[in-house]
Amino acid sequence: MERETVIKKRDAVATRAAILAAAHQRFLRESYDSVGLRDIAGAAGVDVALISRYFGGKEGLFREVVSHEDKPKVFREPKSVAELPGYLARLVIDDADEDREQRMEMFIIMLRSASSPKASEIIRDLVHLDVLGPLTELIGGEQAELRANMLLAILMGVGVVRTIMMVDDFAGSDADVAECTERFRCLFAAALTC
Amino acid sequence: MERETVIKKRDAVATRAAILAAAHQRFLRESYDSVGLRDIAGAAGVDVALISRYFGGKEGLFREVVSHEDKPKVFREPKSVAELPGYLARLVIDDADEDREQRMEMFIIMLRSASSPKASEIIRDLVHLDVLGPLTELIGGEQAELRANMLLAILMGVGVVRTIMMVDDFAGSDADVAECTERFRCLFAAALTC
DNA sequence: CGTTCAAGTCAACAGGTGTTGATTTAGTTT
DNA sequence: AAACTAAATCAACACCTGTTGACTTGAACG
Repeated sequence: MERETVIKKRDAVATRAAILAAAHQRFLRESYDSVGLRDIAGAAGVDVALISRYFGGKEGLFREVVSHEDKPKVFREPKSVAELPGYLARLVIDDADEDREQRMEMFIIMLRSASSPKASEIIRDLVHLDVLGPLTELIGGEQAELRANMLLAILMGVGVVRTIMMVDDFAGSDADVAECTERFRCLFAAALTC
Repeated sequence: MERETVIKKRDAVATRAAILAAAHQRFLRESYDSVGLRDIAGAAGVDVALISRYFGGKEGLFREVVSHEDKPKVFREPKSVAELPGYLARLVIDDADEDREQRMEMFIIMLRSASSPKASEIIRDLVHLDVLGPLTELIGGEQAELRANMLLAILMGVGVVRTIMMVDDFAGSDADVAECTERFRCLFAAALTC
């Protein structure tokens, strides 16, 4: 029963996954420059050299962490503009849903490293391709791009204030979760119709 | 006439200011970890050692850049909740006003380095003290803190999307500046009343 | 059983980081 | 003009970074 976890089973894809998981965890909490490869390797229980060997370097590892995540694409779920505000509100507030939690984690990782020169290009491409693109297409109309930018801004802003500024009073003590979700739904709707 | 600019006039406060200005400029464009002291010193035209000497190290320099800026405090200008949305909208859109530009720069600097462990504490303190505090006090009421957080989130989000994600389509080509300002005024108002 | 080849480890590198002490320079004071 | 003091420089320091090549280990295959 413990053979999978304790004993090292010389499996390339397994250690690759272990490195990827450890990297995800670190990049979630610090910026691209802050986290060291030796830290990641230590958390994954492997040697540092393997990272440069498997991913071609730190940059390649980061690219694979943020892009190759085989989780479902972020903005494919909502089918119409009408249900978009509600969907985004639940995405922001409801941390019970594990799937949404993972999608939000992607945003945090991107935010954390967005100011590191080497990581910023990777992130910008990803944002335009996976977020802004589908979002603009879904909204439609002549000012779709502007609307998408505003929604992304709110999304990013909440992420910043919550996880980086360490302020988590949105679904706080007295406020009900449902009430708070409604509040954000209203805010997203305002960004779309203002 | 060129004695002040070209000839080095062995002035401690002048070089201190030069270092501070150069540091401000660098921290505005990269993160705390990315920026090197030798780069700052080179831009200021002084030796690296002077930085650690005058500011007690990189951390001290950063703290002085973000806090000791003798510019007017960010959220003292608006007098009532009613004029808050308009004020914030102008703060975000109107980049002609140099004073507002400087206030927005502070936000960008804080955003850029917010994910670097050493800088994050400094920034969190500053945000709570200089932004969230006055904002909450101005809003008033039982949910003032929540409202302030939402406003800060939008503010930060726009900053992220604009300068880090390199998306600047808010006051873009076809949209008029006045029209866009009104849009953001409406959004901030929604965040306050939702 | 012995060979083979990938998986993993070790050690070292070249470059960059922030920081410190000793030293020199320039401006002011007596 | 000589002495003094603060300002600025130089050189070197440990330390840490990502990366690379040579090496060793392990397991599967003939």
